[in-house]
Amino acid sequence: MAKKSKAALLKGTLDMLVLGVLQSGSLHGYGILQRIQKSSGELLMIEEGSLYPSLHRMERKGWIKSEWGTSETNRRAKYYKLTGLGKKQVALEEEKWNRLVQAVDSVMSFAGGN
Amino acid sequence: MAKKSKAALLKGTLDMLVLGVLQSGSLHGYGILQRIQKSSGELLMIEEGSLYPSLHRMERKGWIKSEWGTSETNRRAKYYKLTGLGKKQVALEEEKWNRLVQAVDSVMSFAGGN
DNA sequence: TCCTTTAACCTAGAAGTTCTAGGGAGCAAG
DNA sequence: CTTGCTCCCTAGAACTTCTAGGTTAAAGGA
Repeated sequence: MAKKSKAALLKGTLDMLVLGVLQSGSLHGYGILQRIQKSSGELLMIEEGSLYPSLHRMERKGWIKSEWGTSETNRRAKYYKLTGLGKKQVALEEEKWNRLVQAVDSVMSFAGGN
Repeated sequence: MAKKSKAALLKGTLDMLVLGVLQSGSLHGYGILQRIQKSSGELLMIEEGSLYPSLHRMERKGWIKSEWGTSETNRRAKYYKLTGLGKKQVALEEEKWNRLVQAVDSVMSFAGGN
């Protein structure tokens, strides 16, 4: 299971990523995982042990809602989708993320203007 | 000290920021703190309790080196500067950061192409 | 039939970073 | 002489992610 891996993810980003994926529709945990890995070009190798706790946290917060169903491969799967609160949250997190990236870039490219 | 604040920083970014600041030359801890805060437009409000442990960690790792001196305001201050290893490390971290930002953006702007 | 792989779910505890919340010393100004 | 600011520090809480397990069931091959 996952030869090396080693970190890759910044703590605090996972929730946003999951919410982001759910923006395109309902999906089960395992699917979310693969979606993140694939659409990041295998760069973000989320572990199941990170994802499921994240899903449970966000469900407790009311950002997502789950429902048991059947997957494309005929297996029992829990489908998650955004709630109204969750939709607002994605927007918030994206905004925060963009501001943060900009701020980090400002610091890193600082030449000496105090 | 520091009324609200609340998070702001992604875990894993601080070291890079500090190294980034030190790229423009030797500086003491308190100065690094202010530099980060100011050049980020007060968005990254690092706490001293985060900064000093970070400095000590990086010194242990050999990325930076310290030396006691006197500040512009005539106070005792510990000046940090990048080591050779540290310079390589900044480059690495920036690369990792850029890749990460791109990967996150990919996931977030994913439209539906599996 | 049995066995292995894969899909899908889960949790407990370790590890690591940041924040909270203290503490201290000295200089400068009101 | 008291307040504020500069400058340093640490212990423990909080939080997130990873490690490292475990479970059930479908599908496919031997």
